[in-house]
Amino acid sequence: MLRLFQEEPNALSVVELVERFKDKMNKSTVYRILERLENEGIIHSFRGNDGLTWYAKCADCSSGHHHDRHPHFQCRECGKVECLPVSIAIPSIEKHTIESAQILLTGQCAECQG
Amino acid sequence: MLRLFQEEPNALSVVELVERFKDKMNKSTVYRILERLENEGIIHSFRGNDGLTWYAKCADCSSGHHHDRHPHFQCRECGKVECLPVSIAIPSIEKHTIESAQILLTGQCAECQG
DNA sequence: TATTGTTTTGCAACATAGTTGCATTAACTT
DNA sequence: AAGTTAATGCAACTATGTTGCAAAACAATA
Repeated sequence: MLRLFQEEPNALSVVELVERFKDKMNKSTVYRILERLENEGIIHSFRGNDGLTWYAKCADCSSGHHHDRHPHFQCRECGKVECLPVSIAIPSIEKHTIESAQILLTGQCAECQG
Repeated sequence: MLRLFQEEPNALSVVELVERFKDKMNKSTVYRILERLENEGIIHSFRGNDGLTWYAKCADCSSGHHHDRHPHFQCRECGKVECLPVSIAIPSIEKHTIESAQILLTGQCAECQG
């Protein structure tokens, strides 16, 4: 599982992960491993527009302290989800303490651009 | 339902809406009305960190053409979700066409700040 | 090696969000 | 009033995600 994440450039949905490991391990086990890897700061999770949970390896997260200020991009056509290596400025909001930001962009990816 | 959204400053989750209307109408009906109101551009929807669908009235959306560039804020403590009336600049990404952006901030709201 | 204790896994059952098909009711039209 | 269309209720269903518990795997110690 670790190796998979290291080799995979894109984010993977839980559905896909459960599917890929379905004859190696149980659904619950997949969920539990993902939970553990996330707690250890090796991967991070976020929700897609479809409501599914997606996981990707952490480039910029250290253990326990995720700062996912980078946006995720989901292609409307092929459904692929990427972590974009850009940072987006979040303005501070009056009387609000902002602890994390999740940015999900939707559109067309390079390949589906034709 | 319309009146509720006009009076309610915050976003409402589907769970809350189904609950509030449960002796006025059926679950399916709530979903269907929400879908219709969204298509008509009266409300817009987005996903919370909890994976639930949230709805809020549209201040800046015209029929059929939503431009939800404003962020939503979900309080870690009380769970309340607000639409924040600020716009966040999304940089253009090479070889990607960005059609919509969903920004979900998490933190502490004014009231839970103490 | 045998014994004990801890962690991980499989399995089944469960909870909940959301969808769908279909029959019934309500609303609208002429 | 009759006929058409749209909205609703209901039940069944799908799918994601969670949980309790027993079996298995692993580690450590005597």
